Amino acid sequence: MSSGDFKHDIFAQFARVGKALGNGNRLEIMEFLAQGERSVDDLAGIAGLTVANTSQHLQQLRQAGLVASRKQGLKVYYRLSSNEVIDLLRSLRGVAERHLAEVDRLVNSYLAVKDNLEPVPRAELLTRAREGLVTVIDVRPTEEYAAGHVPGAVNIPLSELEGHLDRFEPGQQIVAYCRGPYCVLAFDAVEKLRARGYQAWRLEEGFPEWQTAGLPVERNK
Amino acid sequence: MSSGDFKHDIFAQFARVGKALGNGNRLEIMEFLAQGERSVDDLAGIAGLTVANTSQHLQQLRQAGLVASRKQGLKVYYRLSSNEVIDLLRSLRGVAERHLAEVDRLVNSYLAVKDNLEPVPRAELLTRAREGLVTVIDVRPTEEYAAGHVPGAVNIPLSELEGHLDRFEPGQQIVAYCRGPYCVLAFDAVEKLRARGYQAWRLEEGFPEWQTAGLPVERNK
DNA sequence: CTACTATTCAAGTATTCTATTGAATTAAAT
DNA sequence: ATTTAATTCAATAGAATACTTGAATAGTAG
Repeated sequence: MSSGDFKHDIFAQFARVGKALGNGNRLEIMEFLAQGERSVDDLAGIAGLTVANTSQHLQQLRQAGLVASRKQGLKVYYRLSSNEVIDLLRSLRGVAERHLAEVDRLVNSYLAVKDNLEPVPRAELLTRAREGLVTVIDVRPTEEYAAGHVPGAVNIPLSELEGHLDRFEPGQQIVAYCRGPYCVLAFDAVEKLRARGYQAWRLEEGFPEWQTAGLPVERNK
Repeated sequence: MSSGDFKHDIFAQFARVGKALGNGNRLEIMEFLAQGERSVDDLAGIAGLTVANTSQHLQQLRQAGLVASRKQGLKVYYRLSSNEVIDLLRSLRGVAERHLAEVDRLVNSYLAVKDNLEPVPRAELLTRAREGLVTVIDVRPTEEYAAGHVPGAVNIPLSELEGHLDRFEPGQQIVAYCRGPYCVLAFDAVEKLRARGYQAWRLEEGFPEWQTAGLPVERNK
């Protein structure tokens, strides 16, 4: 057997994983799976796809070794097959961010006030939170918060933010986070809070990255 | 702009990078570019593709931000656009290695057979190197060597091996290593060296395994 | 057993991708 | 100016992919 055959075959295997990464809907699905298990139905709703289509995407991801599933009752729950997959997705984002001007353009145009939205690095958040300087809010839905969150963070889903503004002192410093660097929940929260006169920032990246960085995680009992 | 549009667009951008990773020939091309700049013609020869086809693949890679190029005289030299790309490729390999049974099967059935030519176990290499019995060469690109290598190993990237054959005494014992069990650099080096009459072997596995086995590592200052 | 739900499978269509071919650029050499 | 070499562009056929639709399967509840 020649080394040419071997190389051809082995690169074809690696390309299976690459192919699975080559579709925006699949990447979005994995973004949600980075937060924990989801049923096919959940994912279809979140991603705005039909259930059959979502199921097909999930099977492609499984064949590429990116996700795994378990069946419980009527539902099939999918998850990322390991934390290595989160690293892979982060690398992909990193390269895209660094080398694709189009990504910058999109991020800048979505939030014209990007300069003011300077994200807070993870390390800095830990320090500032310990000193009691900031309030950390988790703007993801309650179920996601319950499955794991930054220690000390208060859960205020974006949809309920307006109704909970009285929890904050005027001028208070607030840091919001959600699912990841391109999760728009925290962006929107920061915008709303600033419109009300609070000092608000977005945590660099989101909870999945926080977790895989080995930082402490708190769970609801 | 709605946040749905934003998400759709941003994931579509990430998918551009994923798509570029979804072809074995492109991955093979990038593997060679990891060793340094190459012209289109070189790459076509190495990958066994036509020049026109190789050029098209390279343009896809460039549009995905994975490679960059410079023109000098008649030739266009391509390179990986940054070290982040190497990380991305490593992650991809890692996920494939860990989750795709097919990769294991290929490695075991193809490489293991050729490896009957006495691979040198790690422990044995240490002993023999201390006794001055063998010369150890690291055939990875210079940057990877600089980031960490087997103590005493000489860096001779595979691409430069032909030009450095005068460093070896006739009949000298040489052990080559590179990135891992299916990295073909060391294998090709051994083939070349044997063709020239040297006693050459491949180190069992590669540098990452050496490092994670807790064996000593040397770094450039 | 029957009805119901969640998911998967299978088939069809429009779209995109791969690799080939030959022509068109671009830069250097004569 | 003409020739040559390296690369890119353009057109093409055949393969693969994405999404839709409707049917099939497996588990649950009444």
